[in-house]
Amino acid sequence: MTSDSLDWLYRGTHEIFPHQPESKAVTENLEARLHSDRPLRVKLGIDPTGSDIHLGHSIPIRKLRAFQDAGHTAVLIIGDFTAQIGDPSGKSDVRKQLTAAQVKANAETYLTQIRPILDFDTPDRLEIRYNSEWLSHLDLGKILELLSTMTVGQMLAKEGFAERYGQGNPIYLHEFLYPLMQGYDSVAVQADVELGGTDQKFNIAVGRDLQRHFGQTPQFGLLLPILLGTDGVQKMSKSLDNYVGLQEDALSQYSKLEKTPDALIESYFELLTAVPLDRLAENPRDRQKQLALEIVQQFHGAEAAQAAQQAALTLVQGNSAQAEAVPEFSLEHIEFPVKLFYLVSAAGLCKTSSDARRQIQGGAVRLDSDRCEDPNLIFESAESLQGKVLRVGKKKFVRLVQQS
RNA sequence: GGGUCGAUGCCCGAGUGGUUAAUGGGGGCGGACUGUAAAUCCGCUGGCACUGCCUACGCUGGUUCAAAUCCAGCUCGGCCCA
Repeated sequence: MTSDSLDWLYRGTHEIFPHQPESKAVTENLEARLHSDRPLRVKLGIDPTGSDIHLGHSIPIRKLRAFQDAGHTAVLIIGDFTAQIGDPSGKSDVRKQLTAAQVKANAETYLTQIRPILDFDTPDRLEIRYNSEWLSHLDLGKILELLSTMTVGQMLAKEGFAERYGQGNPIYLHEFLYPLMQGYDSVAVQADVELGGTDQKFNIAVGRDLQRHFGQTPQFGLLLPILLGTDGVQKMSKSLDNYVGLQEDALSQYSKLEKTPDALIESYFELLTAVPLDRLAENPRDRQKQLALEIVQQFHGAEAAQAAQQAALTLVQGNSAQAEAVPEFSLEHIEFPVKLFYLVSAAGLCKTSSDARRQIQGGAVRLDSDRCEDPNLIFESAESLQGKVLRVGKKKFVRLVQQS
């Protein structure tokens, strides 16, 4: 076993614990455990708290896939039960609780979004479990047993809690239960390894304690970095709108990724692709394109990725009329004659008609390649607009058609 | 439960009776420049099918020709006391 053959394990990995490279013991050296006689059970838990997942979430999923490809079993835990409590990790507030129905709907969309990343087909490589399966049946006795394994001091040592407590913000008791429940998941599925972001260290460690408590061999923790968003400053998240969603269309993914800040490019390659890092394009601009192409490919296939690249190129050059991937907007519900500002807002290019007026006056709006600066410009008929591309700024555009 | 301070536009934060969606910063959007980026400079940043009309300064009511600004009650939050 050479370390070269384990590139897939270490690529992008922030930390593995426990980490005793000298030890031959399967409890302390993950490499040793990897080469034991049975496939390992590798756990990744995701809480279906929203409807979209983005590239940041894909990192541990990709690592899970790497384990699958190395012959191990991916145990994907859908936290349908824990999602209703909310993980306090990295949060400065209580997370709002979701209803069972919301959670169920979210879980379904998650699975379809994850499908391109994981190996769903090879037998025995994927196990999907819902943690309500065991968590919803815990009785009070069992819960007390879990609670008795940890002290308030240990809980308060967790960064989010310490901060909130220090600032006099409330911490509800049920939040203390979250790490214990996530940890109990590891017991329930008998995990050998648990994957997670660096903010998961505490919870994964609790899993180890609980496994030990219940007589199992404790799992390893494999921590992955938290991906920075396309703004290059804060972590990728939907609420900051600096994310690239897995189910976005190819063009939209491509156009976001091709302007990834230079400082982030290498880490994006490392965490989100399998491209060898010594094979990156020289020119920074080419790198951005290479990155965008690589990633879009994973979700939409090579052909669609190429098409997106072409479309992005033509759009930028202003030849929007020639671009293929421009969404269409039907004029059938528009009453003619129509003023430009209304058309822009009706087509969804601006949120409000007032905003549309401002954008037009600011020189952001083009019809094909002509800039239009009069919001009250009147169009008499749908025929006169047929096939033209209406555009606001560089990113938003539609092709006008008479009927859909 | 008592005292006290506070609640302003996406966020922070000025304003403390009188033209005007309300200073400033951040963020966002747009324009120029560029590598489609960053940095920089400039513009915009309540709503409406808009030469005008409507809604806005926690909520409700009041005083006034006139209120984000004064008064009363309420709701929520911080701090202090119990």
